[in-house]
Amino acid sequence: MLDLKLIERDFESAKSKLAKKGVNEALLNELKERFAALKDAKRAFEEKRAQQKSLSKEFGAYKAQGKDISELKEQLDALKSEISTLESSVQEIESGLQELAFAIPNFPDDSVPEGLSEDDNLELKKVLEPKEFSFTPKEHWELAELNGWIDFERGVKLAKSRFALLKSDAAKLERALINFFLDFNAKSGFAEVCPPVLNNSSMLLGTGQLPKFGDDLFKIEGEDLYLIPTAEVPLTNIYNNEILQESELPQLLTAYTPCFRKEAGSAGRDTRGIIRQHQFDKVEMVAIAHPDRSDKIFEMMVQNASDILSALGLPHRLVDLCGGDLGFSAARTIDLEVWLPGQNKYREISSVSNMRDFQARRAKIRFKDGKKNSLVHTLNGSALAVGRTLIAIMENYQNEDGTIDIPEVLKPYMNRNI
RNA sequence: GGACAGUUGGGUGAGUUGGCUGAAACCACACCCCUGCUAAGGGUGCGUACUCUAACGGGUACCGAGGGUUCGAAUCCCUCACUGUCCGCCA
Repeated sequence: MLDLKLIERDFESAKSKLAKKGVNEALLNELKERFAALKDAKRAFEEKRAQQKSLSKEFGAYKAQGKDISELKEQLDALKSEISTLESSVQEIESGLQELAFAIPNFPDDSVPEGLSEDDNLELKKVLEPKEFSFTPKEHWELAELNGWIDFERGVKLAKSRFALLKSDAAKLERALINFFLDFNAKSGFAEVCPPVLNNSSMLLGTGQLPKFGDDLFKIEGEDLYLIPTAEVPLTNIYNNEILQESELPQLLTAYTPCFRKEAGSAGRDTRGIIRQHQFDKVEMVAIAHPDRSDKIFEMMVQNASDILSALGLPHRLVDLCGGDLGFSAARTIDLEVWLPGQNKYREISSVSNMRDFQARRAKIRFKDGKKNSLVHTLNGSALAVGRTLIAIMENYQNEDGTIDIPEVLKPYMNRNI
C-alpha cells in the first residue's frame, strides 16, 4: 500500500509515477477524494464523540448526587443516534478507501525503464557464453522422456494438468539443487528457515497477493488458509505487525518451499514440459532492511543469484524490468534469465525485487528509528527456481545421445564422483 | 475432535459488583543525580495510530477480532479466532 498522505501532498508526482505502471489516473483522483471525505467524516464523528464522553461523565456525577438527569438523558439520547450515523458513515468511507488503496500498485523507482510490456525491458548484461552444440540441442521434455526423468501422465493422474512426477536422477537432482542453493545462500549470509506453506489471508494481504490476485491462489476449503505462491509470503511476514530494533536489521532469510499457483490467466502458455506448473520448488531469499541500505542489499541479492548460475556453469543475462512489466508490489525488479539451448532463448529463472516500504506498510513491519517507528524496506528474490534450473541443466548439459552430465558443483550432492 | 481455563502496554502482571483506568506495580529501556568501581541508591521519561495547535498542550480510536446491551464497557451478553491444560488421534 502506498502512503496516502504522500499522495495527497504531492498528487501530481504520484500520478506520473503510477502512469509508468499503467495505472488509470481516474483511480487516483477517486482515492484523493475519498481520503479527504474520510478526514471530514472522522472530524465530525470525533467532535460529537468527545461531547458524548464529557456529558456522560456529568451524567454519572449527577446521578451520584441524586440530581435530576432527565434533561441530560434527552441530550445524550439525541447525541447517541447522531453518533451512530456518523460512525457508520466513517466506516463506510474507510472500507471503500481501504479497498481502493489496496488495489493500487507500488511506485516504480525513477531508474525503472519506461515501457508497457516485456519487450521494453532493458538487458543489463550477459554472463557466460552459451556453448556451441555440434548437434541440434533437444528441449527438456524430450530429454526427460529419453532418460525417464519426468512422468507427465502420472503427474496428471495424481493431481491434474500442470502437475508432474520427477523420477530417477531428476528427483535426485531436484533435491541436490535445493541443498546446493540453501548452502550457497547460507555462505552469502542468509539464515535458513523452514516456514509453513499454508498462510492465512492477512499475511497474503501483507505481501500484496490479496485482495487483487486471489484467483491465482489455491485456497483451503472452509479455512482461512492458502497454499503459498512463493516463500516470499511467509518469510516477509515473519515480522508482520512487529517493531524491530534497528540493530536487528537487516534480516537476511532463505528458505526452500514448494510453491503453488493457479495462474488462471496463463492457459495455453508453456503447456509442454515443466516450465509452468501449479506446484514447483523454489529457494527464496528475503531481506528485511533499513531503508538506507535496501539498494545495496538489492545489488547483493542480484549478484548472489547470478553467482549461483555461474557456479552451475549456466549462461544467463540480467534484465531490468520496465514499468509495465513490474509486479504489483515491486518498485524495482531485475530478472535473471537462463539460456535454454533447446528453446534457443533466455527464460526467467529468478526475479529479484525491492518492494521499498510498500509491503512493510501493509504488513506493519517497522523498526525503532531513534525515537520514532519507521517502516522497513522488504526485498525478495529467487535463488533459485528449482524446476527451471533442472530444465536449464538438462538442456545445457545434454549430449548428442540424449544423456545428461551432472554439473561439477552438484556431484557431491548426488553422492557421485563422476 | 471433546472438556475446562485463558487472551490487557517491549516483558511479567493488576483491574472483571460498568464511570475516578489507556490502564497500578514490577522488570526491561532512555536520560539525569549521587557515588567511584564493575555492587547499589535516588529522580524523570517510556504503547500504537490518526487528528487539532506556531508552540505548550488537547481530541479520537485501540485492553484477541467482530457484533450487542447501556447515557457510559477492558469490565455485562453473543459469535469467531488463537493460546494453555487434560482426553482422543497421529508423522
